[in-house]
Amino acid sequence: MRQTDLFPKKTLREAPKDAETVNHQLLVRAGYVRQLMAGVYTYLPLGLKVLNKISQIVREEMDELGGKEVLMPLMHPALNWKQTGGWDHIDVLFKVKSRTKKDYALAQSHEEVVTPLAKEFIHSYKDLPLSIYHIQWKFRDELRSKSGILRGREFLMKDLYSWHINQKDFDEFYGKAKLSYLKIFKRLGLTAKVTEASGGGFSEKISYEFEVLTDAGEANILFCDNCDFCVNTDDIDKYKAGDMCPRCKKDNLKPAKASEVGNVFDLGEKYTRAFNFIITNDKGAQVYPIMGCYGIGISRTMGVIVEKFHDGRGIIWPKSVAPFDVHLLELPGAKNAESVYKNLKKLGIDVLWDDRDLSAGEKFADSDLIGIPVRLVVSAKTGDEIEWKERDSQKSENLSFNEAIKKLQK
RNA sequence: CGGAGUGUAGCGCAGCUGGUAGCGCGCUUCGUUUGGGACGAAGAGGUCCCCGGUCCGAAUCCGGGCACUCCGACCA
Repeated sequence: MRQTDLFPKKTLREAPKDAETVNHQLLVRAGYVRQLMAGVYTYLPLGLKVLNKISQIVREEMDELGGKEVLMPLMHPALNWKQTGGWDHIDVLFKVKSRTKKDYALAQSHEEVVTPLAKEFIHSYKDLPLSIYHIQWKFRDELRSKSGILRGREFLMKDLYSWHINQKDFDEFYGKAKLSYLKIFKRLGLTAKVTEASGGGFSEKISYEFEVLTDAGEANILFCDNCDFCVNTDDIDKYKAGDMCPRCKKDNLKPAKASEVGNVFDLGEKYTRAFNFIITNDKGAQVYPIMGCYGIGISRTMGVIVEKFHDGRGIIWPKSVAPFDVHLLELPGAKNAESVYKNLKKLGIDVLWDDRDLSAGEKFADSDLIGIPVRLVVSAKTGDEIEWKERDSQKSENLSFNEAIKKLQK
């Protein structure tokens, strides 16, 4: 699209002083988000594009896993939350009262909605296994939200839920879900560590968190460089830094700060019991299905990516989640800007064309700030050629249009 | 919720021993520029977070709120 059609058209040279973390500063300056209040953000067109790109990658992998996509409500009747005890025990649950004095909860998670939903359709072991997911906002009444979009009171999350006839079938799916998660984070350009953690209020069993190393994160982990062992020390305190890795016994555990971008829980029969969700097994007996839940923080992941990939000039998006494939800068004297733009579009390349009447310096600065992976410059200097430069590289080269296309399609 | 800090133009800030507000960037107009956030000239833009008090007079002093940021607690 033309940058003169982008909202907003301009970036900020300085970040608002309340923005202290890198993701907050860069996302606001470059025009991806605006803060409405502590922990609550508006996603502007660029930010929404990134959110949608991340969502789409997650969606593809969830579909691959066999998940059925739905969209569940944000506002829930209090009854569902009273049925599981969450109404009284979950401190972060936002509660609202209608003018007729009825109680409602804002979606803090969706077990209370999805379990009765699944119960309506699953009556026999023949209906299992089943997994349902959606990508939807969550509300949590945190005492203190912080760190830009890393910890909001309102945030976008993918949550998948699965039901199984027995523990063996669950365990099999659980393993596949973990692999799917690793694939997702890899596609997003991140390295996530599968981390042992407590089940929280969900479960007595151990759960697994997917942690990305970053000082902006809140989790304290210990990990092994030799194998993939990793543990959340906020939850589990039987290890300490320097201990020999309990898995490979070849290296010492190292401490690090990390951000939890995903998690998977074995919920057992907790929710199926709470909703009296009983089915018939192959012996004709009445049993509770085994349930699991699997979350990925979409908006938090966007923040983590910015924390991991930036430099002094701005964001450096991985190709898979960048708001555009190419940033075409038109400098004074360029004759081929419009034809390059149109031809790129014709080939299905998503290009942001900086057609604004600004100095070269401002365009370069904005381009670095916004962080699109490939920058193409056309100017009086380049003539019929195009200057190619990648955001994460210092080098640039002049190419013909066809050479540039070839390079893009790689 | 405990501790610390900050609220003045769109953004960043100065003014705070009381006398009705200023700087940089941005914005508008004109001109000159044009490969790393250009230059000159002329302009526009303000409930000084809110409420109350003291005073002839409050951005400034006093009291009470609210909001945001950071540390902590919390984050089924």
